[in-house]
Amino acid sequence: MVGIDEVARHAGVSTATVSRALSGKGHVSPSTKLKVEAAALALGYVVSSTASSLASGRMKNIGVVVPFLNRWFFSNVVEGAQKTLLRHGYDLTLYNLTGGGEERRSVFEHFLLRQRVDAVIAISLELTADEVARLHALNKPLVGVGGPIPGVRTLTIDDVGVARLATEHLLFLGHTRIAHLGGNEDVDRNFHLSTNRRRGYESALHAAGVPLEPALVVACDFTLSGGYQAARALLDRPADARPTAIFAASDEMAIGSILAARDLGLVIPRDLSIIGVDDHELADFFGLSTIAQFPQVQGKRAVEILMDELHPGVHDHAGWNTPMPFELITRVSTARLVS
Amino acid sequence: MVGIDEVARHAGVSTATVSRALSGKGHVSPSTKLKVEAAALALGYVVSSTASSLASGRMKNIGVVVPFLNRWFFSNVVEGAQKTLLRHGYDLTLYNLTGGGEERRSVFEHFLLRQRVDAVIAISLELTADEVARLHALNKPLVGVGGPIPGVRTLTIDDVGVARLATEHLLFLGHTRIAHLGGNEDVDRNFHLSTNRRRGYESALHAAGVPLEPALVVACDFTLSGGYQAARALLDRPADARPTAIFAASDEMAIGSILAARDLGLVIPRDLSIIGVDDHELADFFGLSTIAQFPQVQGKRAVEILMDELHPGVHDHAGWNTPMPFELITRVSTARLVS
DNA sequence: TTGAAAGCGCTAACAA
DNA sequence: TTGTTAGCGCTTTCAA
Repeated sequence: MVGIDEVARHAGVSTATVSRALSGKGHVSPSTKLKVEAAALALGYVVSSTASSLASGRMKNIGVVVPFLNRWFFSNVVEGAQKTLLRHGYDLTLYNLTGGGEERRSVFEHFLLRQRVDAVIAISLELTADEVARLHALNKPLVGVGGPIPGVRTLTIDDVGVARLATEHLLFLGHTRIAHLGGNEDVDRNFHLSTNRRRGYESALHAAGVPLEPALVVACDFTLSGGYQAARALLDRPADARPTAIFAASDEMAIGSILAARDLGLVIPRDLSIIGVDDHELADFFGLSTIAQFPQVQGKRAVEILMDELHPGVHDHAGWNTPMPFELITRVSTARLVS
Repeated sequence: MVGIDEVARHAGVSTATVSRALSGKGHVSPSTKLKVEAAALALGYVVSSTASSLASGRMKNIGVVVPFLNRWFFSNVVEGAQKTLLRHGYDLTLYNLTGGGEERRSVFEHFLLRQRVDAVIAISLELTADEVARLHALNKPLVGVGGPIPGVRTLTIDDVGVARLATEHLLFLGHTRIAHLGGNEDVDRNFHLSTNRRRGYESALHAAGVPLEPALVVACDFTLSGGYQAARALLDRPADARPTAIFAASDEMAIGSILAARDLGLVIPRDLSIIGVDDHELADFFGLSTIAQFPQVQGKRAVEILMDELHPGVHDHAGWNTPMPFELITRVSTARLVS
């Protein structure tokens, strides 16, 4: 293991100068900087991150806390965050907070707090006030993605707006019997996501003067299977008692609906228009119209915010406070109502 | 930040004893151990991982290198590894090696080698001989998951065996016109996975005395869409020219085949049996028979191997050299051939 | 079984 | 702009 003093000797300078030259902090003359870099390269020197961290207090490491990894949204946020961190010279340490209670406390105590991370990104995870307070006390920046954490800056799309946009798209196409598949309040621990999307749906209907039909609002799992079952029940009735369109709160549910409609002999979009939310990778295959959100961008943005906080005035991610983007993507699952 | 000396004072012992008591290494009398633990708890002491690492040379951190994260297999392996590492008191640092060339070198130089990890798990990633050699030179244990890396212990299911089992299942049901959807050699950079599965298919046919029909072996993307297109082309012909069964090398492809068959008006399993590989989360919904593999178990096993190597004789994961398990799961997509 | 003390390899005052 | 030097907080010989 070649150390800093070896490089210093090789370059004919002090270790301090090597440190400054290689880290970019502090003033070093261009010529010595070159010498040092050459020496480091020649010797194959790389700083010991532990020694550096111990001396400086910086870990160059961000903790990312997720409830799951094997879901479209989470893995994409993580991927976006990882790529961005790499560019900033940071590592990403992953913590799975699937289990509750003890496991969760353990993660907090022995990992996050063990000075292993400079900051934390919490993805769709409701941190307790205590957990937030402890991070705060340790002066660890924290940013949430995918759902509001009380008292913490959180990146999320405007769920109400997303739902309104989707519903407006259907209204615009002439639909008025529009069903909504979403979570119920019970399942709404995911940050009122489902509640907000239902609200957006209701608000769009209301604005259009379309009366809300409670029977057309169905709670179900946010999965393909959940969407299938809900849609199947909703659609298995005579044409005049059926909705002409469905707004599903996620693409997976929407795809489930498509499959249910097919099984009932309905043709999309002739007999039924369907729109989802996400722009999941399967959406394209199924020709699903959807409101795209961009989880990789959300992960990236979260990192940029933290970098701003960790290195004030260095990176200029001006406007990071902008809301997260979303966008209507029309494919072939929605069409003008003919009647 | 409460440090070790504060705990030492509180417990009336030396810092050395605190270190020993808390780490479990070295002999400490039960009574002092209790005292120390009480003091640490009372003060809310947690070791500084950097100081500990610098002094001991151990990072308590494993690097996991993946090509993607948003794919069923990868995210599940990572999740399995993470949970297991947590239990061993280790962190998991995630490296995405999506990009090639420069980005890849950068990861290796500045992250993996910067003494940040004690060992590396490479998931379905072909490391170059040079990369392997450098890790070896640094004495970093390395284990692969999901595909053989030359000269490195790698956990993987027996792809030939898996394919043979799937094919035998179809043969057992009386099928002889069995098509195979898999990768072609071009796409076979994923460790001959597709080649091996094709070989298993061929070997099962051969053993059953069923002649191989090259026209029934179709190369395609390992995706739902790839499977759909391939199956569509394969099935769009008169019944007597059609295969009666398909063995797809992945569940996603198999599900694509199911959808293609449906679109062509075929009824599964009456007109066509389909079997996949993986036991992907969607397999159940589609009633897909499959050969299940267990990526979480593979991640877990990889960690156990590394722990054995890092702490010889401490953990007894006897038999970690056993092959990775797989298992036939019959659902409703396969049935006896009636003719 | 315990304590004293010498590092681990680097960074950041401070001084020159 | 560069060098000197005192830590960063812990682990681990070595000695008792």
